[in-house]
Amino acid sequence: LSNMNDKKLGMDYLSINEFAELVGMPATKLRHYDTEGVFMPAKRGDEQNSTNKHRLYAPTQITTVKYIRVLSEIGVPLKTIKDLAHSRTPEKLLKLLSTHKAIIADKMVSLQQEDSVINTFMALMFEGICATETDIKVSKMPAKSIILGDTNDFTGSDSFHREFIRFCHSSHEPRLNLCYPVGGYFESMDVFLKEPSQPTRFFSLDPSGQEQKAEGLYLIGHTRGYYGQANDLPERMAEYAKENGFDFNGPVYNIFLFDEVSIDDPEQYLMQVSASVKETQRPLPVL
Amino acid sequence: LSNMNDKKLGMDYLSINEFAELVGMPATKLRHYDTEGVFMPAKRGDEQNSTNKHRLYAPTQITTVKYIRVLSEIGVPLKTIKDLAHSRTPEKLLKLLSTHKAIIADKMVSLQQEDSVINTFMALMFEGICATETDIKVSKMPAKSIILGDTNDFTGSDSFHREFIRFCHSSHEPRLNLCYPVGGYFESMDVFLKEPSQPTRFFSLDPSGQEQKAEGLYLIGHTRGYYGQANDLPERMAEYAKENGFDFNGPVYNIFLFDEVSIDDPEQYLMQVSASVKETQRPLPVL
DNA sequence: TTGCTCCTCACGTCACGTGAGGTGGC
DNA sequence: TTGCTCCTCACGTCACGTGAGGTGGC
Repeated sequence: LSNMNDKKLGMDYLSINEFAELVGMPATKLRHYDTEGVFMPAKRGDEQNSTNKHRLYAPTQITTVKYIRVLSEIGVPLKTIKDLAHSRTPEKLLKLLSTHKAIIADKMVSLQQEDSVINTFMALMFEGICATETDIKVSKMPAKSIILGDTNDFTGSDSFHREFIRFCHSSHEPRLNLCYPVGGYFESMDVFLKEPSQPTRFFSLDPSGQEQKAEGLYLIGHTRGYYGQANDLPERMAEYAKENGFDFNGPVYNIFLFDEVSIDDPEQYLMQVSASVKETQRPLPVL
Repeated sequence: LSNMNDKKLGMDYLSINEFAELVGMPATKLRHYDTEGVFMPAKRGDEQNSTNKHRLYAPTQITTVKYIRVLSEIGVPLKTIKDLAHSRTPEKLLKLLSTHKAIIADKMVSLQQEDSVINTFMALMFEGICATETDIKVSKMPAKSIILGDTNDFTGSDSFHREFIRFCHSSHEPRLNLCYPVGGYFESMDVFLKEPSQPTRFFSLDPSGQEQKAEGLYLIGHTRGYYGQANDLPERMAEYAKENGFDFNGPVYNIFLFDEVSIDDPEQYLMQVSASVKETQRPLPVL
C-alpha cells in the first residue's frame, strides 16, 4: 500500500453506501461502528466544505474495517476493539490475537463436533425411515466407535435413572459427550430376553469413542413404543434365529432411531435392536 | 436407552440446578427455554404434590436438551426449534438438519479464513517487531502466494485511489478477499526508484492466491512513515546493492508491517521493501 | 417540484444474564 | 430463626436492524 500523503490524495472519498458495497457489509453496520467510536469515516461533509454531514471514507480504510470485522466475528467485543483502536501498538494487538487464536481453534472443534452430532442423528433417522419395521433380518454391520459405560446395578427402586445418571456423570477419556444418542448394551441375548429394559451397560454413539461395536453379522429388529417398551421383539428375534439357523454369539445393542428428538408421540418412538449372531454349525447331511 | 414407562419411573427427577450441572449449561438458559416454550421440564412441583413450582427434569431429557443446544449453536432460531418441537417428524428434522449442514460448512470455511487472516497479520507484525529497521540486508525469502492485480494506470489526478479501488473491485478466482493486507508490486527496481509511490500493480497477501512471490534472494529494507512515504529507502537500497555486489534482477514488493491496523501514529507506520537480487557475476581474480 | 442519497433518533430484536424480592421445607 | 434452593418479574446487554421524519443539491 503505497501512496502520497493524505492531503495530496484529492477528494476521491467514498460515500457510505459506496464504501459499504466495496467492503461487503451493510451501511447500518458502518454507522453503528461510527456512533460507537469503533471505526470512524476519514472525513465528514463533502468537497465543497458544505454544511452536510455525510460520512466520507478513504479507500485505504478498507483494510482496517476488514480487520475490525474479523475481530468482531471471532468474538472480540466492540468495546475491546474500540479501546484497542484508541491506543494501538503491535504488541497489544499481537497479544489479543494470540489469545483469540485459541478461541478460534475451540470454535472449530465445536463446529466439527456439532457437524458430527448432526450426522449421527441424521444417520439414525435415515435408518429409521428406511427400516422395514415388522421384519427381522440378518445383516452385516460395520464397526462403530462408541463409549461404553460401567456395568449397571439394578437393585433398588429408581435404579434405571440412578444408573443412567451415573453413566452421564462418568468421566471418560475423552470426556463423555452427551450430545450423542445413548443406547443400551446387553452382555448377551439371554440377558436381553430376561430383562429387556435393564441393559448391562449404557453406551454413547460418540464416534470418537475408544470402544467399538464390532463389525459382523447382526440380527436386526425394530419395535415402536416408549423407552423400555420392548414388546414381543426379544421373543420374535429368538424365534427367528432358531428357525433360520443362527446362534447368538455376542452382545445385543439397542438404540432409538426415532425418539423424543424427532417424533411427538411416545408410542411411535422407534427402537432398533441388533444382536450379534453366527450361522449355526449344521452337521453335513449324510449322503 | 431402555426403561420402564414414565409412570413407573418413580420420583427421581432432577432439580433445575442438578440438571443444569449434568448437561453443562446454566440454569438461566433452561428457564429461558421453558418460558419460551422451547424445552419444558418433565414436571412441575415436587413429589408430595405440594404447591411449589419447582421445575423437575427427567434424566431422559438430556439427549433432547443437548440436541436443542446443538441446533441453537449452529444458528437455528429458537422460534424454529419451538415450532419444530410442537410437531416433530423425522422428515422435517432431516430437512432442517441438511440445510443447516451447509451453513455449518460455510462457518467452518469462515473460521478457517479468519484464522488465516489473523496469522497473516501476526506474521507481519512479528516481522515488524523483529526488524532491524535502519539496516539493509540480503536474505533468502520463501515463496509466498499472493493475488496480483492488473497493471495500474497513474494518469490523471486521484489516480492512486482510483486504481486502488479498481483493484478492490476486480473479481478474481478465487474472489479477491480484502481481509488480507494489500501491498505494492513494482516491475523492477528502476520503476521503484523512479516513482516509489506508484506500484505497477497491487497485490493481496491472500495465501490462497494463484500467483506467487517467488522464493529467492531479496534485498530487504524498512522505513517509517505514512503510506507512500518511501523517504530515502530506494536510494539506500540501490547504494547497498552496488557496494555489496548485488544486481537487481526482478520485481520489488512493498508491504506495511505496521499500519493503521496496528499503530496510532501515521508517522510510525513501518514499510518493508523487498527487492529480488542476485550476486554480481565477478570475473575470477587472476592468480 | 421530484427524486435521490444521505442524515438522526428512537425503538425493536434476539438470546439470554442480572438482580430484586419472595416462597417453602429443613 | 437461619440457611438453602427454588421461584417470578422487570430490566439490562450486545450488536446491530428498522423505520419515521428530515436535509441538501441536482
